[in-house]
Amino acid sequence: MKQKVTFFWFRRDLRLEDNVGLFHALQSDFPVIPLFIFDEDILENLPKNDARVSFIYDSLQKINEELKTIESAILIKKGKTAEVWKSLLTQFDIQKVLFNKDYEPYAIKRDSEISSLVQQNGAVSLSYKDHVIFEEKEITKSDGLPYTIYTPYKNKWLEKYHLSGQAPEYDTKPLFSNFAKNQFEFPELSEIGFERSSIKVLPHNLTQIANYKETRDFPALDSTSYLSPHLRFGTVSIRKLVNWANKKNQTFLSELIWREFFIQILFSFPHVVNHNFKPAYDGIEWSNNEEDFKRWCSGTTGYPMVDAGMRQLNETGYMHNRVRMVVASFLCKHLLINWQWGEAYFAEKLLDFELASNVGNWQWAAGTGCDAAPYFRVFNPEIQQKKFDEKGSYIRKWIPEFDLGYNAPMVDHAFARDRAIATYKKGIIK
DNA sequence: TGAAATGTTGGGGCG
DNA sequence: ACGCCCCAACATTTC
Repeated sequence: MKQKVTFFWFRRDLRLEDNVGLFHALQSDFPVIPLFIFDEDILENLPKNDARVSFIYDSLQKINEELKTIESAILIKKGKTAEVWKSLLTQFDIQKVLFNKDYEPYAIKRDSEISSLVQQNGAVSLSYKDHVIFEEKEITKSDGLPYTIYTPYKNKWLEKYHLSGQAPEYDTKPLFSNFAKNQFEFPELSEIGFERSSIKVLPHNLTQIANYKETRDFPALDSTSYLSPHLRFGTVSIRKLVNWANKKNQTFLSELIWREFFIQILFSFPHVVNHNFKPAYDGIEWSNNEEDFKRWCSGTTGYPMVDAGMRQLNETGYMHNRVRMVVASFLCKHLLINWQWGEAYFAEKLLDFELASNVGNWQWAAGTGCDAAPYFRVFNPEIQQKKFDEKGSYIRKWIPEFDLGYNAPMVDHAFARDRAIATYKKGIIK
């Protein structure tokens, strides 16, 4: 007779503390087996030394270490999720399966398939809101439709947040005795088919957030929080973070609301992944020159601010937010390359890659998105450098050869600006 | 979360 | 003292 169990399926919520789905799982009537699946459908497209896989692995190991202290362990599987679940459902007497909701198109489809599978096997499948304060359909216009402009969305979001006092936090610790006792073996990274990356996710740093508004635009200050990968993989709780941000800094809180804005945009308008949010921009004739794109990717455009940003990305998996705007504007407007090329490159390189924010922000920069930058807004990389890296210390950090006589710009700014505005003007469908 | 072009104002040099 | 010009500084408009 097999023991009846509840499964909690970790995905991008890799923490034991303040985890909504886990909290509920630990209150179910059965011992809880924590599970993570290295999803082959996602992993097959990644390089063997992908830094994010290393980070996921390390985060799981940390969870496992804590579980060991209560004689439990996390079950690690690798494969196609449906295959893994079919096998688990025969191997264990699973009564309940709980997980936290994921709002990306691939995940929605996957989760609905797994839920059906679980239910066909006579078990209960339950999902919870954990990644956001307010999910789709919680913040809508009075007619029930989703907001597509940030400021009214933010106002409604804040109104609702303050109405509820603050976001509830879920204390799982007192429930830890409900984890099933077991001794699952924790695999080596190589057994999952990956190698350790030299690029590392850094610990988050909230010490400078009090001055966020004043310091956020200056990449040399290194006053960034380094939170984004932790939000992506759930190694910090959004509820704790938002409650903290609300006390400390409203400008920083506003950035967290942008994250939720784009998550609900992706949910309501999933076509934004592969299409312009505004079809009026479909007629723009991109140059999409491969050689130009390579220079952008490698950080050899001859514009120091652009090149420093791309080199920071290539070497570390991070890029300062201000510089992201500069490089994105440069790709779309100076080089006339479709934002989707840039989006794909960021997706490959960024440690904090999140589909909703990546697509949302790229479309913002390209001017094709909801509440986007107008087409005639063209960043001047030299002026951005003067304004935000006056002493050139950010640039010198990532371009050591800068003082030895730097490359000439690959394209003249004034020429490229005029060309961008003319090309957009011509391409916009009225 | 822009930058350039164009317009306006006012102080100072100068005859 | 006055008018004129120049131009920097700031404001507004345009892309």
